[in-house]
Amino acid sequence: MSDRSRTKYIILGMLSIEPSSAYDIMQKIKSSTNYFWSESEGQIYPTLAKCVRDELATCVKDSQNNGRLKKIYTITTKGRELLIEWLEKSPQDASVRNEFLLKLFFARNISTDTTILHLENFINKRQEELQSFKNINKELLLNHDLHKPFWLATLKYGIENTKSELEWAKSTLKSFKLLK
Amino acid sequence: MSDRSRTKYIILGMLSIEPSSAYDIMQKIKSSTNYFWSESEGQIYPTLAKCVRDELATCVKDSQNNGRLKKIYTITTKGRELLIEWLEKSPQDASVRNEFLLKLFFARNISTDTTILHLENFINKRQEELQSFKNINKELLLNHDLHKPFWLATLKYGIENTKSELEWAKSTLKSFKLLK
DNA sequence: TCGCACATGTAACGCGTTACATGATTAC
DNA sequence: GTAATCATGTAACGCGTTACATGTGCGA
Repeated sequence: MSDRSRTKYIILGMLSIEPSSAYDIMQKIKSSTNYFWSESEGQIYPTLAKCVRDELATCVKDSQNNGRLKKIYTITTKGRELLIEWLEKSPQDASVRNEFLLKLFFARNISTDTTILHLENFINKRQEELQSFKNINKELLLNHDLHKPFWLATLKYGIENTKSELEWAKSTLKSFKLLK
Repeated sequence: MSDRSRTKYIILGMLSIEPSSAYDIMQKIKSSTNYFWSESEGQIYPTLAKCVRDELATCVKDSQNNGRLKKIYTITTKGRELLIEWLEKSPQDASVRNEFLLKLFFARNISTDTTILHLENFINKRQEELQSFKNINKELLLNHDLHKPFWLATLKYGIENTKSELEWAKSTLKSFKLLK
């Protein structure tokens, strides 16, 4: 596996918490890291298979799952070592592709009304997002394992960031309405 | 060209401001949109060539550039129409890959000292970034063309976001130092 | 004369998304 | 019955990065 693939690290990270299936990992990503790191199905399944080939994880078939096939993956010592090595390295800069801001940057080419509409949609989405963060926060506060301070910290990042986006969007919306 | 390629839209957007060379476009991206949309050389040159083939832009060779070869690209009516059509469509959600947050999420696996180091580096980077935003802001305030309100708005987004990241990081750093 | 900024590109590689394909169980 | 969720995967496609290759002009 190429060293560039960061998909394997989120997989190893999730497996370092507890043994899981590919489906479990996808669910966990969607419910916990999605706002700063997402993955697609078509990436998780082949990368998990590769982790097994590279002896970073092992796989057992679980048949006690109501007859449903479920493959449970467990991290190996080698996998844990590789994960730790990566975690300790200085993180790369975040890569962002924010289509909303790009469209705003070139918005001189379209009507102010359309831009206002996009801003209003943005505000609505951020408000929904903030609500879902608050729900996750409630659940997380009940959790008491050793991951808690780290999960709270990343979640707080999401909350603060979304709040800041909301304030910016509201003030920007106001200024564009005056522009008309 | 596939409709999925968003590289062509940032190119058309930059050309909608003024005719430019590939090199110019790269410089503009680096100095103005890089914090929410970046592109690499290996993407700009072939996509520009494709824009010419698809009649979204035209190209003339500039020989008045001290003997240096420089190809100046100009957006066509078709290109401008395609750009506007895209700008008006509701923007897709931003995709983010924040390695720093991902490492923090799994930081239970490493020492608190290493995490503290990563946080301190993060704070330093954000402080530098904030300073460079402020310099761009100064320049932008002197500018008086029709793009100004949009460029100020995206820049303000960057500034507010970075400020929020800084506050979060400082408070998180404090809490991890207490944890030790 | 040495290095940096200007200026153009190509090649290799594989990452990552999207769409497709399949099928069981559960809740309404 | 039927839709949603659970659960597994593959195939196609091309996007996007990284590294390479080449050369000029300018300032220290």
